[in-house]
Amino acid sequence: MTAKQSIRVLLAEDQTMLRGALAALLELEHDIEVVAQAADGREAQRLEREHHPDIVVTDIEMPQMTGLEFASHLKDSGSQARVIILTTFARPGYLRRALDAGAHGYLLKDRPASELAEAIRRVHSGLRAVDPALAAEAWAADADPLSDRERQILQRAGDGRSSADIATELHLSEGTVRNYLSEAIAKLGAANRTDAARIARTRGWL
Amino acid sequence: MTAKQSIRVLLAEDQTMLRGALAALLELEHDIEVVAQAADGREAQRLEREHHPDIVVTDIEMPQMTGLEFASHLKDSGSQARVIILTTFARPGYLRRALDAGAHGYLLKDRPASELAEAIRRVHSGLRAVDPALAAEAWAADADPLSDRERQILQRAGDGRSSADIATELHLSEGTVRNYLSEAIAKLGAANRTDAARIARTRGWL
DNA sequence: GCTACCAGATGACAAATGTCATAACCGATT
DNA sequence: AATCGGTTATGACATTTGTCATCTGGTAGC
Repeated sequence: MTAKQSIRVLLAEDQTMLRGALAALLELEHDIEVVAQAADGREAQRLEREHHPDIVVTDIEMPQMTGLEFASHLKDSGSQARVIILTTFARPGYLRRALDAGAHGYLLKDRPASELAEAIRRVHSGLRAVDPALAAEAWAADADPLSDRERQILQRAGDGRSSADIATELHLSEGTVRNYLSEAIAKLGAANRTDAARIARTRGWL
Repeated sequence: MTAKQSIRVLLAEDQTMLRGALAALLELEHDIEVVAQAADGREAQRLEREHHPDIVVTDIEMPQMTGLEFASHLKDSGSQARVIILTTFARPGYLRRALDAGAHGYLLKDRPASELAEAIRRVHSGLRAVDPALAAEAWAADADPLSDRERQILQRAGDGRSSADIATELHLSEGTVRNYLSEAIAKLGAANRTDAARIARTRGWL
């Protein structure tokens, strides 16, 4: 029997009520301790450096920085923390990017709350915790054809920003922005930038 | 046994993890008892008739039947249950419709979990529980400025369809479609059609 | 009747968007 | 050394989008 050491968890989720409820629930587990809670990606990054948790549980769609970017930065920084992605979206593209970003778990918010504690224990013991149905679907799905730049620009275009506007923000020429959008439209078989953004979103590439 | 009678609650929310976590959290309150849980509107309706709860806590966007429709039917059926709407969306249009449907509470998922128990007690004691910031916004909020045609066309434009495409579908000339879009863009203070669609969506006008 | 106000259309124009060819630079792979 | 993919840039061009003034036919109100 090992000494009773709690698993130290950082919880990053922008919806306050869900975050609070999950934290309270995890605290009921005697072998799990929620050491910090973050409402956005940047705060999560700061708190990880401060608390050095064993496990990070993070949503994908958050303000400031997505959970996927956060996971990616964590990997690059050589952090010990293992990441579990917790999201609404059963999009194969998200799962693939999550695994590329070094995530050890991928759990859907559609699953029972009890599975979260279970996944935390699995990942802490060195195993993976990926939704089996989703893993199968991800195998059949085609890969994300977009480069980082294309994705970054398509995101902004999908929000209704003009080419000139995006160019200024990213310190690019307007022509370059148009080139990237033209490429993305062609790759996705879309009719225009708005259509391309819509397609990319439904596939989990944005 | 204490003299106090528990408040009997029905919880309707389609996201399993949030539903489970909230139920667990409410069970910790000694004066609240979750007597049933529903994953969609129709199930909620069935369980309400079966358990006769004091309070119904319901999401808006659910399969089968929305929380607003559910609340409306409850009112018509002469049920004793009082309704608290629990939703992600701070859309004035939703709040207004919720109050029209006879809801006694309107709470955002962005608020701390502790407020839910508090709201349940308030509503059970005959008071209302409406997010104050949202109530103010709803009062100040201007009405939907879009005509039916404008909304119809803006919907399609927001999905990435071209003016010519939309014109064909609606049996209009392309110029007319562009005129309507121009009007909508001006009314919403948007930069272009995509921006206009985004704005209209966030306001609940689309 | 007259009037006002729709929805829809037209034409003209400016601005934004999409396409394509071409070219330079860089780092990684072969 | 040669090649490839990703990034950035420019210029030219066609198409689409956004704006505005103006026109028509219908319908509802006085």
